[in-house]
Amino acid sequence: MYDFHTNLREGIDLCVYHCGMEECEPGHSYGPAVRDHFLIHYILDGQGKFHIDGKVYTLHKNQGFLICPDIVTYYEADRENPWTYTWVGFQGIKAEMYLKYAGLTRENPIFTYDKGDYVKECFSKMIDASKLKRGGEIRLQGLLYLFLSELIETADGYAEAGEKQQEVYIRKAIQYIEMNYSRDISVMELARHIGLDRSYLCSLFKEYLKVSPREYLIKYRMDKACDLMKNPSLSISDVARSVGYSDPLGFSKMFKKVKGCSPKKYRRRY
DNA sequence: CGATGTCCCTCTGGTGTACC
DNA sequence: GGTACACCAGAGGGACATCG
Repeated sequence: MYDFHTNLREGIDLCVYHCGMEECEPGHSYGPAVRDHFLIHYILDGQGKFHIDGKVYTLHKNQGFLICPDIVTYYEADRENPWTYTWVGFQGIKAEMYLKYAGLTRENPIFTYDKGDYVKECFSKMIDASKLKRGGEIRLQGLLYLFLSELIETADGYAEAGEKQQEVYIRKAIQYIEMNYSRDISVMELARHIGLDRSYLCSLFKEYLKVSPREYLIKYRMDKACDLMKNPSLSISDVARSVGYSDPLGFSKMFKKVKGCSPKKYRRRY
């Protein structure tokens, strides 16, 4: 049922893989190649070309492009005025949905952000955070949220005006889970809260998030549990209760299933 | 206190169908 | 097309015992 065997980060809402900046040499290129995660480039200066699905976009300062997983792309710096860009590679359950809110898809992979230095500073802080010895991963995650929220905010009203009713249901469901994961909530209760049939809500989750509501809830709880376990003053029972499991046994069973090791071993390891 | 195993009832996901 | 409802197989999880 779960497929988190290769990388514990796969099921997380959003997770930064790598970030950086490059002043490209004239004609510097990458590809044609595919990525296994989402990758956004934001151009700070100069220009270049981005090839995807047979289309070629000529892009310049304050523009950016999205590369989706498993899609062949090619990009090349201009020979006269090569671009300098920053990039961030990320993955996660919510990545596709947030990108969609920002109006970014495989079909529409280009954006323009010329409302100041906010995005540029996000990237700069991400690069700094990636050098931190402790807490860098958390800060990177926070900065990625800030970056994406800014893209969504400035996405020409796409997010609210263009949001489909089904996406509203999903958003409400996720909000409900995030605010109630510490209680013993069920999918039935979740569906009732939104005013939808349980089966229909399930099919929407599968369609938009590729996981069932239950899987999403469990994954969310286990990620929270991982965070809580970093606090040595909390027992496994305390952590279990804090994420909605009245029975530590049930929590341990599920934790092992999702994370691949028992809570005790996880705590020792991290 | 936490891990492991077993039993058994409840809940969930998925599917087909019907309604608007 | 979007949504609700009924149904069923299988997974989830609570209760209990045992062990380290």
